[in-house]
Amino acid sequence: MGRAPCCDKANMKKGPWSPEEDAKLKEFLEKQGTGGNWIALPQKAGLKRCGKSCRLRWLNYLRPNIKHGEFSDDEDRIICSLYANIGSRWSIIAAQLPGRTDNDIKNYWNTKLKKKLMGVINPLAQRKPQQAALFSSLLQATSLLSSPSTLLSSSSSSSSSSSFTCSNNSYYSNLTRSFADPISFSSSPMSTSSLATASMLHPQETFVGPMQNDQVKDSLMMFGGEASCSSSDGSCNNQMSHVKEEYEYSGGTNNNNEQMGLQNYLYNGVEDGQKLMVSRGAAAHGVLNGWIEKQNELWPGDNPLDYGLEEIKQLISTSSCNSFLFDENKTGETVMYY
DNA sequence: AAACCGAGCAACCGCACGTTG
DNA sequence: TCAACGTGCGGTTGCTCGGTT
Repeated sequence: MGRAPCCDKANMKKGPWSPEEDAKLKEFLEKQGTGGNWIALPQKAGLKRCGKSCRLRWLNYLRPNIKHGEFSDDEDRIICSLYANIGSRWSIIAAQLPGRTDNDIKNYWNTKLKKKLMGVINPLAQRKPQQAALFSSLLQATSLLSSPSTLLSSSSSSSSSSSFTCSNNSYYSNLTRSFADPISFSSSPMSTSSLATASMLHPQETFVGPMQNDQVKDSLMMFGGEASCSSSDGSCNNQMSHVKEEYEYSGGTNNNNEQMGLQNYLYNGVEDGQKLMVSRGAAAHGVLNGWIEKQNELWPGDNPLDYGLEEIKQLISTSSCNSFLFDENKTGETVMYY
């Protein structure tokens, strides 16, 4: 019954790998492969290591084509957008970045990228109240770290020149945790106030999104130039700023600053004249989607005429997490966000 | 020059889930 | 059918190194 014990941990070496160990492992794997059994591998290879340790060493360091060193801006954006969509599913994120390991990306996020995003928060304080409201509503509409997602896959190893396709793939079966999160949207038409999580495309690239899975539709925002609209209702408009949406939010308690930085970071990646597709809503609630276009350096929500103060207040008042943005004792020019 | 501190990163730990016998 | 096992994953730890005091 069952299998042989994994490994005798008492006799296992731990800690950093020596060059000799690396060479042994690499040589063995290149000649023999894993043989489908990592646990038995160290003994065969003459290593006093746990199989799990060997596997980790191989995957994170010795494997061919591993890319070490600085992450590019494109990689940053891909990581951000995927993190926005699926949270800390590092293995999935790593799958979109050839040569990068999940451990690498996880470390990079925790030590650098997160701080980099936090650094983008400050410029937000320069924005107008209306835009603060927009961002506030972004936050409430966004459960960045827990939302279900649209996954992107790169068709080439070069993230800067690749096209992306929305993939309705097997990853999704692993995302059940996301769906368990308590977010509900009660109404339908899309507005800039319901921007959800974000996925970014290279400006010149076309988004191809079959979105066969209703769940995949849930929570998508992307950037594109002459992008084709792949939303379920085919609507491609930039008039959402005139459509008011009411929704409920009962999302989790994510790190607001982190979300803010991420949203701001993604927003800043869009150039004038480019469009941003926004989509939110599971099939059961109706899909919310459409396009907004950045014109004259402004998003639709930037126009003071687009949002009255009461509307902004209402938007914000529905949020459970926006006190850091809006001081409702103040009005007009004195609205504070920090 | 030494002590201290923080950032970065490699590696470990423990859990969940699929597979095997 | 089910317990034992293997694998993969995300979170965490702890070591190393460079910068600062």
